[in-house]
Amino acid sequence: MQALTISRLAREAGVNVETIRFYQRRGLLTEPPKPLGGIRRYDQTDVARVQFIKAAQRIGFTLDEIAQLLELDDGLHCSQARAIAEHKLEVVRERLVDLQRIETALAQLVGRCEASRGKVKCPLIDALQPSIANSPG
Amino acid sequence: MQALTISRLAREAGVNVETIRFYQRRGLLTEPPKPLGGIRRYDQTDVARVQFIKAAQRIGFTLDEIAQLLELDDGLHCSQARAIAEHKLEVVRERLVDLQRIETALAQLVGRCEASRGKVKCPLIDALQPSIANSPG
DNA sequence: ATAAAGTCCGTACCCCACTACGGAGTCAAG
DNA sequence: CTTGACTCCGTAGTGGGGTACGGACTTTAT
Repeated sequence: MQALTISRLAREAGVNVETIRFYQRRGLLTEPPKPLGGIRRYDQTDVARVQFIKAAQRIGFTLDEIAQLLELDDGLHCSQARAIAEHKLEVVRERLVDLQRIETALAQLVGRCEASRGKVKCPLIDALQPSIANSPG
Repeated sequence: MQALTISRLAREAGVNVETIRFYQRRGLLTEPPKPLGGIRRYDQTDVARVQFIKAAQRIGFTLDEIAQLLELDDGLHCSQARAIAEHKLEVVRERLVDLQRIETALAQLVGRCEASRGKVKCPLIDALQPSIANSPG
């Protein structure tokens, strides 16, 4: 348990101090107890937690959703946790599908771009259509 | 080319009218020419475009990024398009990895939760750590 | 001809996730 | 025991992505 100041915590997690404090207000991070007129100290688990928050955000979770995920991690009542987790899992899998479609479309675009210079009508927009039966134009 | 009003366009794309107008202001949609004191008309390609925007947003692209993607689709200079596409592809693949890690972690959590009721210290946070060599605690 | 519904366009407002600021307190070095 | 960097805490401001509103105009139905 190394003791980090808030600014070191922030630096190690790649955010700024204000963001740490903001997360504390939001309940995403608990403030460690303050030694009577002293300075709060943090450790590596806090760094991990902040990095988790940022990673979860990058893939599209809101702070409220992340709060839920973190509660799971904190070991809630198991049945509740499971229900939340299953719901998230569905959402995650849907996103995964979208993302894979985009990946395919982008990879194809790059490929075609290589093959045929000039006007490329790319498959990007098609890739994200919600399964409309597409008849050949 | 069916002729849709703005409100039908909005309904078919699953957004509201104000959002369409907002996208026009942002340059994500072009306003069709207005027949001299008349009403603008839209078609299915506009519906597709709006649906694309929403799908891309769900997986974490900003409107600015989406504007770039749409320019690709509109058939820009091929070399530029390719560069942008390749960059996006990298970003998408990183997100995909994060998302897959979360998926695994959530699935494991659900599984364990079934197996052992009680305090579950779940692998969620670990799943999103940026590859720190984790020694067994 | 007129009422109801819809369009057009500008401006104002809202929520989320920060980010900045400012004054008082704390700590570490000289 | 002062100086300078940092912490603490409250409150205010910012940028992204919309949403709401309101007055003038157009279209559709009767």
